[in-house]
Amino acid sequence: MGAELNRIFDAVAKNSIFTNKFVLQTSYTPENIPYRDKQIEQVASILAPALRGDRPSNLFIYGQTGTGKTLSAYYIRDELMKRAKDQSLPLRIEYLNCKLKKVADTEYRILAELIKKLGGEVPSTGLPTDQVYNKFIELVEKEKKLLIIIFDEIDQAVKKISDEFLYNLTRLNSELSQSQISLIGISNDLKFLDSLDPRVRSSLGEEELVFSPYNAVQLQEILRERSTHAFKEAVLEEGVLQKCAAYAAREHGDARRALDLLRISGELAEREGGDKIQTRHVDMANEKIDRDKIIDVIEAAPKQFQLVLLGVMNIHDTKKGDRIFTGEVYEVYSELCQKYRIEVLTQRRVSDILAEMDMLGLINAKLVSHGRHGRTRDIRLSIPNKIWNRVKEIILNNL
DNA sequence: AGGTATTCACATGAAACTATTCTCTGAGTTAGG
DNA sequence: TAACTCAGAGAATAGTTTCATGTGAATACCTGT
Repeated sequence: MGAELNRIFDAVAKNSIFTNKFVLQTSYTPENIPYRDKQIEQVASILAPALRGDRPSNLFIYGQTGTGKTLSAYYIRDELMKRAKDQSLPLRIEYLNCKLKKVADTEYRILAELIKKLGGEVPSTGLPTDQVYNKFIELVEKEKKLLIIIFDEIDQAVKKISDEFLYNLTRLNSELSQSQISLIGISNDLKFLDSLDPRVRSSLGEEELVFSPYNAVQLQEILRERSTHAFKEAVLEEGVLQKCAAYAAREHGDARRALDLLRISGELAEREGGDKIQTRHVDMANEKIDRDKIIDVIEAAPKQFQLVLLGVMNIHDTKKGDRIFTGEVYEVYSELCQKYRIEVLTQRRVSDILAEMDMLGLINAKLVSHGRHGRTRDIRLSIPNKIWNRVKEIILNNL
C-alpha cells in the first residue's frame, strides 16, 4: 500500500507531462479565440453604441455548450471596459450565470446577486421581492451609468421562474432616468426565444446571433494551440489530439469537452508515471468524464430520487433486457420505501423524478403507447454497468 | 373489410400545501446613570 | 434610558400532494357488403 502511494506521489511530483495545466482548464481565458472572429465582430458592432453613451440593443446569443459563447462574452466585456476606462465613459458590464444553483435560480436571487455586484446588500431571504426591485432600481439609478447585464444560460432561469422577470427588466428602462440597461441573453436552447412571451421576445431579441458548433478540424486546431502551452515537448503521441477532437465533435462540437478530455488524459498518463499521452488515455478519460458526471449527479440527488433509481436498477437486474415501465418502477420503489421505512411518494411525483432522470441522462425514457394497454415511459438504464456497484453503494450508504 | 368509439395507464399541468430558512419588529428585560 | 434578547409575523423556497385534464393506438363494437 505504502509503496503504491509512493509510486503515485513520485510519478506526479516528477511531473513529466504538464508545463502549465491551467491553460486547459475551463476557467482559462485565452488571448485570442479561434474561429469566432466573425461573431465577436458582430457583437462588438452591436454593443459599440455604448461607447457613444447610447443604449445598445438587447442581444440574444444562441449556441450549444462549448461553442465559445461565454468566452466571447468575457472577451468583449473586457475589451469594452478597457475602452470605457480609457475614455472614462459611464459604462458598466456585469456577467451573471443563471445556472448556478443557490446563486441565481430564482427571481429574488438574481436580483440579489445583481445588487451585490453593484455594491449593495440584501439578505438572502425574508424580504418581499418588490422591495428588492426597488433597491435594485435605486442602486442602478445612483450609478448613473449605462449598464449592460449578461445573463448566461438564461433559459435555465426562465424555466425555473417565469419570463416575467425578464419582462420586468426590459421595462425597467422606462423607470430609469439617470441610467439605462441593456440585456444580453445567452442560451443553448434555440427554441427558448420562441417559448417566451411575445413582448419579451421582441425586446430581448432586438438582435440575435448564433454561435455554430466547431467541427472536428477546428477543435483539433484549438487543442493544438493550447497544447503547446500546456504540455512539455513531445508528450503527445500521434493521434491523441485527433481523438479528443473526434470525441468532442460527436458531442455537438463541444470545445470544453475536448479540453477536458485532453487535460484528463494527461492527468491519467501522469498518474501512471508515463511521460507520454497515448490514445488509450483519451478513451479512459472519456469514460472517466462520463462516470464522474453520473456519480456526482447521484451523490447530490435527494434520497427519494436515489431510491427511485435503485428501484429501476433492481428491476433491471431481475428481468434482463425487458422493457421497464413507470408502473413497475413505482411498485418496486414503494416496496423499497417500506423496507427502509421511508415515506412513499405519489406516482405523480415519481413520474416527475423519472423525467428528471431522463434529463440527466441516468436513464433513457421514451414515451410509448401500448394502445389498449395505455401509455407509459419505456425506460432503459443508461448507467454503465462498470459503476453499478458504486452507485448502489452510494445509495445504500445514504440509507 | 372498413370505420368509429372506447379504454387503458399513464403523462402533463396547475394550484395548493408543508417544512424550513431567513429577516424584521416590537415587547419585555437588563444594566448603568 | 439605552442596549439587549427573544418570540412571533411575514416572505421565499424546495419538495411534494391534490385535483384535473390530456393522449396514442390496440382493441371492441358496428355497419353495410
